[in-house]
Amino acid sequence: MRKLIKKERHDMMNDPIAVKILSALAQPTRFGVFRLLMKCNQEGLAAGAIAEKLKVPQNSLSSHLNLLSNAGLIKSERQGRSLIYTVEIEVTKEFINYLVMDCCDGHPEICDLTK
Amino acid sequence: MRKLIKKERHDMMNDPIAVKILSALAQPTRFGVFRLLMKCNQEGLAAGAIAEKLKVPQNSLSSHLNLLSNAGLIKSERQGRSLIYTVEIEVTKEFINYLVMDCCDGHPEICDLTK
DNA sequence: TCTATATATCGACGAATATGGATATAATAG
DNA sequence: CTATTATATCCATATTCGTCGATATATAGA
Repeated sequence: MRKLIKKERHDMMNDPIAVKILSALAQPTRFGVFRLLMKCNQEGLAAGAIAEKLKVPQNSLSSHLNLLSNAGLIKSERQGRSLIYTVEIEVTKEFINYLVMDCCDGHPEICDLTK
Repeated sequence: MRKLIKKERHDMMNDPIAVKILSALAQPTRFGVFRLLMKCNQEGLAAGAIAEKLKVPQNSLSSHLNLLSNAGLIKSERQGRSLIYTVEIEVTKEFINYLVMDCCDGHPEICDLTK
């Protein structure tokens, strides 16, 4: 039973998905959005607030948010007229985990993240 | 003294560099190259061998290798007629470290990479 | 030096991406 | 119902990216 659950978890991440997430993060504005949302625990941020903080036109940001959503990195929830965006922590965790596990393949020293 | 060394280490990674590395990895062939080289401890692999393994035309692979080199993720060393490519472990470590530290900002649970 | 091998560089073309003006949709207030 | 606010969608344009044929460079061997 545990085994099945574990398998299911790992099926959530694979090379194509990882590449999609990497592409989503591989752009200054989007990387900025991600960092910003990471700093806003649970509460998240409205699209407008993000645009203002990062000084990006509203429609440009909107398409970046859409791309990040499609990659599974963020999600939105309507709150009145605003759409509040938050990071998908589980997906992020899977992704980082995948990257690190990959990198550690034969190179355990990379896992030494304590310094 | 220790502090200076530490500062120097962290100056090796910042947002623009991280985005450049993300861009380098955000492409199926290049991600494949990186994974492959990660699995070839120290020894590395010749460009030709990589092209063969990944079934990519020689010149296409060459430009991908060049891009990965420019991002600082890999380096090459001539050995006879071949160029042996290896991963830049330190840069990789810095990068992963940066990502994880960033992600952990307020979300320490992401650091739980043990399961 | 001539030839073969290994890899890089050049150049062109099609595909994907980023940007931002204009407009549409959704929600709330009055 | 109208106006306002918040955000998404549409569209055109400019730029960047991926691919690959052709060619150049570098090394080694005969």
